[in-house]
Parts: sequence; C-alpha cells; structure tokens
Amino acid sequence: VKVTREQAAENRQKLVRAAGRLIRERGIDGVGVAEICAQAGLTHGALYAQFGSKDALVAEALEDGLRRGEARVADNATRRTPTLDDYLAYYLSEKRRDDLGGGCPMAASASEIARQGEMVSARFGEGFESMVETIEAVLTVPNPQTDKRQIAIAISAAMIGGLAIARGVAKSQPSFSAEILASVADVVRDLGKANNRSRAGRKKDKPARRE
Amino acid sequence: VKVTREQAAENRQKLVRAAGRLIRERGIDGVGVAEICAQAGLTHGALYAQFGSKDALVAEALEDGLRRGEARVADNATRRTPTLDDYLAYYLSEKRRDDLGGGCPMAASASEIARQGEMVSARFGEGFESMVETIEAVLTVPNPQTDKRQIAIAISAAMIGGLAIARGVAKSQPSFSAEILASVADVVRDLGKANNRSRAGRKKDKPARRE
DNA sequence: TGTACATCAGTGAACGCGCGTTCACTGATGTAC
DNA sequence: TGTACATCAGTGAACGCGCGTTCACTGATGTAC
Repeated sequence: VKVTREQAAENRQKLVRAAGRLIRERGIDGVGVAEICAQAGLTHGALYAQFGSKDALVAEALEDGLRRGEARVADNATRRTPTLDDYLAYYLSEKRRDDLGGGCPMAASASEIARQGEMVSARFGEGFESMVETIEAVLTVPNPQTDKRQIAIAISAAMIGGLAIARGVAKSQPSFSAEILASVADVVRDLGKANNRSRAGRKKDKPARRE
Repeated sequence: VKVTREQAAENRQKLVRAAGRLIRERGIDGVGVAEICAQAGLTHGALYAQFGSKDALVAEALEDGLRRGEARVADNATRRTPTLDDYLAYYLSEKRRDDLGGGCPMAASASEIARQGEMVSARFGEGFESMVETIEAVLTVPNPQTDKRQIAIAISAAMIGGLAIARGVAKSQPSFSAEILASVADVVRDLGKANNRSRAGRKKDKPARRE
C-alpha cells in the first residue's frame, strides 16, 4: 500500500517520535520495535522500509529528541536572553524529573549509550557538545581568562547526572530526590556566577532533609 | 544435588559477582539470567533457589558492587587519609572509563535505575548517600557555614554524570571524552577547595581538543 | 488531459532465538536418635 | 560413633512470550508518454 510522499514523511516522523518517547520512558533495551510501531499506528515492516534497523531508528530518535529539546529551550525565552537560572529551573525541576517520556534524552539514556553502536554514540556526543556550548554562552564569569568551556562541561555533567540520580532515588526516597535537584541547581548557579566574593557563608535555599 | 552450606554461600556470591559485572558491562536489560548463571558455573534454577527473581539478584548485585567500590577506595589509601584529588584521579581516569565491568555501578546504571523497582531504587539511594558522605568528609572548604553537603551532592552528580557521558562519547569522539573527564575533575577539584581567592584567572591543565 | 505502468511504503505471516520463570526431580548434606 | 532420613541447593526440561529481522505480496502513487 503505497502512500503519498507527505504521508510517508509523516509516518517516518511518527515512528521517530514514538521511539524517542518510549526509549526515554523504558530504555533502549526496554522497548521493542513492535510497540514503537504500534504506537505510531504502523506495522513493524514500515520501520524496516524507513530505517533498516532498530539501531538506526534509535540514533535518529536520539537526534530528534535533542533537537526538540534545544528548540524548546529557545522557545521558552523568546522575549529575553535566557540565563543559567532559567535552564536550571527548567532542567532540574520535579515536574521534569517525573516526566520521563518528555525529558532530555541524555539524562534518560546516559549510561546506556556506552553500550550502543558508533552511530548512537556520535549523535549523543553532538548533543552533549551542543548543551555545553549553550551553557557556556550564558556563563557570567567575569574574567575572560577563566576557562568557561571547562566549567560548562562540568555544569552539564552535573545537570545530566543530577537529573538521572534524582530520578533513580525518586521511587524510594522522594525528599532525598528533591534535595539532589535543589543542591545541584544551587551549587551550579553559584559556579556559573563565580566571582571574587567567597562562596563561604552562603547558606540560602537549603532544602529540608527528612527521610 | 544438595551442597554444603559453604558451597551454597560461595555459589550465591558467584552469582552476585557475575550479575554485577555483566550488568555494568551490558545493562540490566541487556543481560539475561542464563548468561549470569553460566558465568557463575550454575544453571538458572540455582538463581531462583537463591534469589527468587532476577530483580532481587539485581538489587543484591548493585549493593555488592557499591560495597566493594567503597572498600576499594578505603584500601587505596591505607597509609594516609585520601583527598578529593585521590578520588577524582581514581574515578575520572581513562583506565576506569574503559573498564565498564569493574567500575562504579551508579555510573554504569544511573539512567536505568529510574525504571527499576523500589528495591533497586532503595539500594541505589543508599549508595549515592554513601558517596555524598565520603565526598563531604574530604572537602576542605574553609568556612564551616558553607553548606558542604550541597557541594558534595553536586560533586557526586558531576562525577557520576561525567563518567557516564565520557563513556558514551568514547566510541565516537575519544579526545572529547578525555576532555570531559579532565574538565569535570578540574572544576570539581577547584570546587572542593573553594576559598576566598577568585576562581578567575585559573587556566591550568586544559586538555587539548582535537576532534 | 488521459492512459499505462513502474515504483515503493506499508502489510502481515513467518523465521530462529533468547527471555524470565516454573516445576518435578536428584542426591549429598546435616540433623535426630 | 553409627544409622536413618528429612532437608533443600541445584539440575534440566519445559512454559508462553516477545524479541529483531526477513520476505513475498499489495495497491495507491506519481511518472512517462
């Protein structure tokens, strides 16, 4: 049953979106081609006509998720230039932590990428590089000699790691999970504004810990 | 074929060790009970006699991996008190990054934990709490008012996230991977020593970037 | 514009395979006497 | 210390099921004339 070129392109996109969402929710190994295709309203044969293999679909779904994430960040701040605080409030919120299917593909799959092929690894690397550049651009460290790129890499790692860990403990220790989100955001915020004043003495926003 | 109590305990440990290694290498969903049991030199029936389910074995393997990781850290510094630098050099090294099976269970499985049951989530939470306390104990921030726990959480998140990400890009962009390890270590080292001197102006140890 | 037909996106049955788990059974261990 | 036997760790066949992928086929699309 041949379909129009537009319909074919639409079907391809449906597959990519369904794959992205399901992979973020259940992991690359945790979701099968049958379910992805069913959610896209197609049979599995369509997947092989479009992508040739599950691996290729995974790589494209990862790329699409990253691209959409960037677009979402850009949209959220059309009126003014977004700040590091904006990113932190958005990325490290409890709402976002609990929305596995809608979130950042890197936080959702970080530890699974090392076991995938080079195609997936490459898309992941491009996504991380893009995040680092975005973070680097909003750092307000005063001295131009400061290595903003290094700081942006560490901040990105802390954000991705923090979100993944907060998700991991959410089921058993919800308030510890909230403490992790708040602590990472707080320390990163400070790191992004690193200046001549001492960090010492700061004690704002400490989340309560009651487990 | 009943075996001695010691033999049974030894077999149990073999299963836990094999499960831990294989899970770190290939992911929780990426390894089956048949392979775990084969590596332990047993049949899959033995697994169910000992643990009742794969999930219970996964939780115990996670716990064992974390306990062994802590013991290893303690052993590495019998002569003197380990410093944050010791941990960073150990945790964020390329050698360690490339040893998937032997490394930290949290970095190996961070993003998979959110999809597991409460038993696994709880073990993961305890492991992270333990890491945070270990890091907090070696922070040398001078002012006692500084919230060391918050910093320790952010540092732990950056270490785990950084290692997972460095592993993810290693296959496609090896020098970017090395840059990530070095950058996280560098920024975290500085953060652990946060004092009244400005961060600005620092520019040591920047790894070359050639992709 | 109308007709003929090659293209190819998508269908659905089938492939071999490994998954996690169950279960009747085995037979050495370790206890009770 | 010697004997009888209940225990139970481990075996191996079997369970239903879903996995990723292949492949002969369909039939509307879109092109060539």
